Amino acid sequence: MSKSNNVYKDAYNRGLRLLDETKSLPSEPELGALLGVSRTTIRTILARMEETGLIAWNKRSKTVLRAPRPDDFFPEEETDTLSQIIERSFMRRLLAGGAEAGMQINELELAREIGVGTTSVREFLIRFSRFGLIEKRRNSHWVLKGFTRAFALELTEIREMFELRSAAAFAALPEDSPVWANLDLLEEEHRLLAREIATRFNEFSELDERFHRLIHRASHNRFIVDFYDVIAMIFHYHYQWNKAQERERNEVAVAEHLAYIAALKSRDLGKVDAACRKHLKSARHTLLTSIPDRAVLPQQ
Amino acid sequence: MSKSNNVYKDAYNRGLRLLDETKSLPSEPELGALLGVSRTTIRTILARMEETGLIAWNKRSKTVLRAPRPDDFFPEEETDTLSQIIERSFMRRLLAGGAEAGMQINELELAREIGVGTTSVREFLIRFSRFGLIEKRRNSHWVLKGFTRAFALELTEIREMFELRSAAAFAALPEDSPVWANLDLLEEEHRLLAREIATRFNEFSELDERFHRLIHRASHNRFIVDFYDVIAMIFHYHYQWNKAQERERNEVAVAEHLAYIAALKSRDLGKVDAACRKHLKSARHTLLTSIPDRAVLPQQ
DNA sequence: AAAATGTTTTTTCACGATAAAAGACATTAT
DNA sequence: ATAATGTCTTTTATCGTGAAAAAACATTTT
Repeated sequence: MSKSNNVYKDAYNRGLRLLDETKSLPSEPELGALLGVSRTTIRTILARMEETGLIAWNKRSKTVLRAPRPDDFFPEEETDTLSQIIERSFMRRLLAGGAEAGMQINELELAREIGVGTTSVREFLIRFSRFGLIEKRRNSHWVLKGFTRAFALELTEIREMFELRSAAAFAALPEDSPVWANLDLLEEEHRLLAREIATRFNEFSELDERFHRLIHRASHNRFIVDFYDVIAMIFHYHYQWNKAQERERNEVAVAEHLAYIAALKSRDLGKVDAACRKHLKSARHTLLTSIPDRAVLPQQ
Repeated sequence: MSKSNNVYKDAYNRGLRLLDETKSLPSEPELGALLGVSRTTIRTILARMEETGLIAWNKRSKTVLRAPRPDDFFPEEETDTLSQIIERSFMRRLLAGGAEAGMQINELELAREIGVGTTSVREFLIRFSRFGLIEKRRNSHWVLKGFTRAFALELTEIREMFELRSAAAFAALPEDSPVWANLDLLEEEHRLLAREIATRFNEFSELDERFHRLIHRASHNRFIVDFYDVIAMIFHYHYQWNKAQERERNEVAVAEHLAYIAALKSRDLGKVDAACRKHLKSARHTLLTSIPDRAVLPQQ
């Protein structure tokens, strides 16, 4: 098995949802653009849709014959990227405890355990190394630095530096910049969420990421924008394992975001700075409280 | 050819230099620690030294029989890591012009051109991507973002943010911290270099890196420390292709460093900030003047 | 018994090979 | 003649494999 066809399966599943909406599908290039895959993959998808009697396909005509049934979809787990699979396994191990700082990481063992080739694990570890949680010893193993309090503090230090700067840049953006419309939309989504927070509180993390990414983009600095990947990754897993007072925390965060948005709209740099600081402070606090306060090994 | 033995060859060459100094070599573990390789490699080295009549080897006794001749050494180019080879080739292409922003990077083509496997090229590109010069399109090619003025400005923006913070942290370090001794040593080296700048100006870049790394380490933040890798990489190649007024530039930089060091020693945060800003400003200027002022593609 | 040497096992690094996916080129339909 | 479809080529993603290097274990020496 040299390469899984998850790209095809995922695009196929997304393609099935299109069938509900129309009586016939658009051209192959158009479908490709819609689903974000090449024509080659589109044709494989169409071939299967024809085979399973979902559509009648003859050259340009792609007539929908029936609505997709649940069993037409490929199982969710078959649509994941290998690197997603590896990341999840790796993070599970990391957060499952027993992952002490200083521990060695064994590529071969990881690969065997996850059931993938070593190359994929190696590539994952190289990509993952920029998050600052692991480090390579040349010609030898990787070392786990540990998800420690020190890590969280270093991470938030940079985050605060970057976001304060980005927020200031954002507020200074000209009236006619399209970001203001984006901000208005996000504000509306925040208001909606605030109203239904009791039931939809778990939708916050996705909104949170979109909001902060919009702000960081105002910095027009690739290093700042890219650094948000580190934050997003950490918070993604953080949200998964720290469910304590999730509703309350998110409710507070939504309110802080709204204040932050209002400050941005006021273009008053003092207000922006204050609102940003306030929100980042509580974000840091939330993160820190979720970290087991184990002994922190001194970094060498 | 599945793996070159460059680790062995490099360690062997370094091992030869030890022969000049003593009449007999230390134990295998000791040699391993000295050369930074495993015992396995040490034994391979000793075996060859015995074979070529450099030493007589019998268990613990490793008597030096003769001094190494130039032809005992492995050729320099055989001691390079694969990733070093790839990096050099890649940077040569990048700087040789014709590397316009937006250009596609082809793994297979690169691998063929350099004469290595695709895996190594892929891994290099993944590692290299954190420098912000290339970007991956999922399931497709890499895109060159270009060594543009925008890149240099984004890089220096972060550098300045990080270094100002690190310098302040440095100045606030307690009297008994070992970094002050390190700083004294570096100061001495700067003075020596300043005195002989006419002939030794090309030794500055190495000193420059050590000095700035010492300062960045005071931040105690892995993201700041790691970011210096980006700066070091860029300046490394920058020094290689921009030889205009090298002597003058380095002379100025040494003077600025000495002022910067004096400011740090004064522990006066205002002075530190001023000296740091002054130096960073001229470093940025030097970098910017060396970049061809081509049209800068807007980053999407 | 501590530290070295000798031997064996495991892991990392790098390659070539192969299926999936993208991309390029040729042909046909509007 | 433009845009789609049909076909062929190239590139990417991933694996298994094997040599280099590290690491672990066993034995000997001081």
